[in-house]
Amino acid sequence: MGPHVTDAKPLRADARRNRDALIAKARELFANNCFNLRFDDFAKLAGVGTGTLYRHFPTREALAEAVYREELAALCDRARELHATLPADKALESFLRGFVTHLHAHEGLARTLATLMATRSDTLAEGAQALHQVIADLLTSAAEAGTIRDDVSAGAVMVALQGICATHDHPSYRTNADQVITLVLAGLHHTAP
Amino acid sequence: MGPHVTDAKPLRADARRNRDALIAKARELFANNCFNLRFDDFAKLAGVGTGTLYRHFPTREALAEAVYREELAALCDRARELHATLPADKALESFLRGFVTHLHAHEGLARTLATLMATRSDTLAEGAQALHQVIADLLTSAAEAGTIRDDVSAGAVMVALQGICATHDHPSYRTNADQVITLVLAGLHHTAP
DNA sequence: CTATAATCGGAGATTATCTCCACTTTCAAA
DNA sequence: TTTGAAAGTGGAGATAATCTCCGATTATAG
Repeated sequence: MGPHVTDAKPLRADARRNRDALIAKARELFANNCFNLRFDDFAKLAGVGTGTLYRHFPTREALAEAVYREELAALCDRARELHATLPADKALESFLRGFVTHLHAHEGLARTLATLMATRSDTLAEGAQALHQVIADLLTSAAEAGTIRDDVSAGAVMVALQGICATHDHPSYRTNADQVITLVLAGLHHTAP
Repeated sequence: MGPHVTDAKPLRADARRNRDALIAKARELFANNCFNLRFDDFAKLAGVGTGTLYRHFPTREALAEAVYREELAALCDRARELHATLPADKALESFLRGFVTHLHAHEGLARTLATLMATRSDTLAEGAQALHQVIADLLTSAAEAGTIRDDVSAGAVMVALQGICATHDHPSYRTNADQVITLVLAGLHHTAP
């Protein structure tokens, strides 16, 4: 398996303290819809120097990913849980519906995912890859069970999710998102000609 | 009907000359994949002053929209043409397939559309609205003909298109995009329960 | 209690965006 | 033709955001 969080050599005490402070402050700010804050100001508000911020998080996206890493991991866990307790096609439906609902309530996550999915910097997009993986597993199981077609890859579903994330702030986000999921699910059940 | 291009009071000769020079140069640069050029430099390269650039196009997106306005209008025309000559569901399929192919060959348009669709500044997104409209018409016709379900709005299809535009630079863009379209079309044919 | 390696912090260099207004050009009326 | 007012120009420099550098500071192994 690839590198994991737990692989990293332990940070020095002060480094870890600063890193945590940055993430905590960023999470708090994101929760208050402060996304376009000057990057330097994250540092000021978290009580660390600019250099420290840039050392820990070279880009805005890196910070965002750190903030939402747990939340994203939780989503993926839920997918695996559903996968273990339901027929794969039902698990997929339940997961995707829950995904839309969750995003609806967590704007920061939606923004972050939209960026991460678009990012082609493999390291940063670790979160997006995890999501891709659980969806791929669900699709494979369901296809093997014969409940959905087998000629559609997880990437296609990710494109739809990308669209959903990117349109998070539209007035009709919820309606549109639900309908896209409906189309994708119906399309998956419609076995190929 | 709302305001149209032809409504605008005619520009003074020098103003029109500068505006055209800006669009021409921008189109040329976009065609060469120069998207992240300093905004000021568009002006220099087009041989006009910074102020002139900002007066004509207050934002990068406004410039991009002007550059791709015709191309987008052509896409919409094609949709109406198909609508007039084919059963609505076939026209929709043909249009969406063609859309993916066209984007595949026109990165600048893909980038522009991704931005325009995300933009909630109604004036700028005129192009996106036009696209929305032709899709809505196709969906309505097909639904009336009973060839697709009638409980899905154009917004849902736009979300999928948004995802497609946003993932334009993925290595597997083409495969994914084709598959999403397949899912959407299959989903549309699968009448609601 | 060092020695030293890791980390900090923030001044300021760098880069990008956008505004302002003295000057130039157009054009319609005289 | 002039010609005056309105429309438009251009680019220096104000504003703003990003990111780097390195002397000072702090943690930790021995």
